[in-house]
Amino acid sequence: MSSQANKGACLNLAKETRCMTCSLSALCLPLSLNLEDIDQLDRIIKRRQPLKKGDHLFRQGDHFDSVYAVRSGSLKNYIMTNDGEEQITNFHLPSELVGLDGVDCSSYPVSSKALETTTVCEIPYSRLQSLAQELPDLRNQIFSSMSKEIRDDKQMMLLLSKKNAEERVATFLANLSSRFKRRGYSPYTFRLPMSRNEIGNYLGLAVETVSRVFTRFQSLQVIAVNGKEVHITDRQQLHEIAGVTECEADQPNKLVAS
Amino acid sequence: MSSQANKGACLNLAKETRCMTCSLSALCLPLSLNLEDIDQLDRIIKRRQPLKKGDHLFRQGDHFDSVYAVRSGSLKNYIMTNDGEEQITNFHLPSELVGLDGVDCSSYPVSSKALETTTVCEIPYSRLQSLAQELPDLRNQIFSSMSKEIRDDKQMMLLLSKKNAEERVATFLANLSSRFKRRGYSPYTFRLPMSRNEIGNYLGLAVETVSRVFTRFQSLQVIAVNGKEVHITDRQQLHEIAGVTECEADQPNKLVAS
DNA sequence: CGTACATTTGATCCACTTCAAACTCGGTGG
DNA sequence: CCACCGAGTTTGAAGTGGATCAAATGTACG
Repeated sequence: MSSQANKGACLNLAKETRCMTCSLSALCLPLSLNLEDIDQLDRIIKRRQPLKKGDHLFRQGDHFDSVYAVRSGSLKNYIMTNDGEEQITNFHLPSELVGLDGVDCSSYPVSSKALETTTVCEIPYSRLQSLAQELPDLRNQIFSSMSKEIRDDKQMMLLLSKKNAEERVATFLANLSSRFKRRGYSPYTFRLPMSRNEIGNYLGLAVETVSRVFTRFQSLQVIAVNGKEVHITDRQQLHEIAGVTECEADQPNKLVAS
Repeated sequence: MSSQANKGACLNLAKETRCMTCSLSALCLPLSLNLEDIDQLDRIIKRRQPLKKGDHLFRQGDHFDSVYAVRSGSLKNYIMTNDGEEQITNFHLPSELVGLDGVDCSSYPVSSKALETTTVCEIPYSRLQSLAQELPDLRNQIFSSMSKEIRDDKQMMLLLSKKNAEERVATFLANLSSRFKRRGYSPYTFRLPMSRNEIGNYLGLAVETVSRVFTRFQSLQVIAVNGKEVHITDRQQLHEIAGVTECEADQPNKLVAS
């Protein structure tokens, strides 16, 4: 449960104190607020101590007061079924916003837990809200993130109700791949931050099924897996199995023009 | 395809020209904007000709320019799978907002089609956006609607990945029931605006399975069905099957305090 | 280095799908 | 007014993808 304390790299990131110079700003602030705006946003953001693996960022029912941007590491969001099982609703990688689904509640509707050592920026919502009034770009940015989440959720509903096991896993890997790519990492080789169990939970499949699909994909020469290390050998075919055309998969979140 | 033109009741509703006197305002504007604010919102809203059954309100890919509030009738939203099937992502009843998931796109990410003769209020987004800058309550109202949609989607993901056929159908009926109740109609007796096929599509089940569950529920004395007319005989048990406690089911969308 | 946990692999089972056919009902035209 | 039609719905029978159960192997960590 409780694991080793930290890593040098993460602590260094945590010391980063300005949005303007943050290497993730182009992702986390895609609307490119002007310098003055970024400066204002900067002042309301709190840096937090890194979370250790298994720590909660917040729990379902906690008082909602902040949204978060992941700086390093990764998180899983999940809700509880009435019989006590967890249902993972999302994984969050660096530069992604977490907690927006709490906005109209007094409490978070999901729990968020670190999959590994993780650092986040905390953005107190009350201050973000008043700032959003003054900065139209920032307001749109928030709308944008929320509506992207809604669109992603619809795709997830499609996956869960229409796709078979292979299509689900392929879609999952293709999606992770493009998220890594977007952050400037290789879309071909990456490390899964979550367990097979968590993948299965997220995709609505049993662990065994996930494992079997992984091995099937390996024998088809689509991927090569070694524990949590994944190498995508045949990206084209992966996308074909996922049932998505190449361009769709790599689309970053689009920005509103008007 | 093309069906009988209209009904008197719908046309009367369509003639309603003020948000302030609209019988749905308490639902569609739950934050109770003050009179002056409502007046401003009122000016930007366009009333539209009623949609006939099968008409599209908008299509996936259409240029995004407005969000809509349903006044009467009902809509289904759906996305297309890459092999041309439709996946229904939502049904919309009167007082509910439609189209918010398009906000950060230049085009709607889903299609929206009338299940019966339907009237809507059109709210041009560009004007809503500028109005939102002046009216914090309105802005929160929009955030609120979006984050409610996100939370509902998470619940749907849970349903699709963890619940069996009976739990899915029970959840669906209980949900419809509370939405009718919220609008002041009986939560016990109502008419399904969608076909069995559409229910199955939405719930990730085959038509035949939906039909079988309906008959099973009837023999259990939980519901009585006659075509599209549904009467809930044992609400308590329906909620038990759905795996939800009574209070959860009736919860209206919560409002942010801060 | 050993214990606990994660992953893989194999064998069996079952809830739901699929295929097939009967039935219902609203509409339509003779 | 009624026979007919077609879409929607129900019911039955058979098939299957993935779940579940069980056990072996691999791996991380104290």
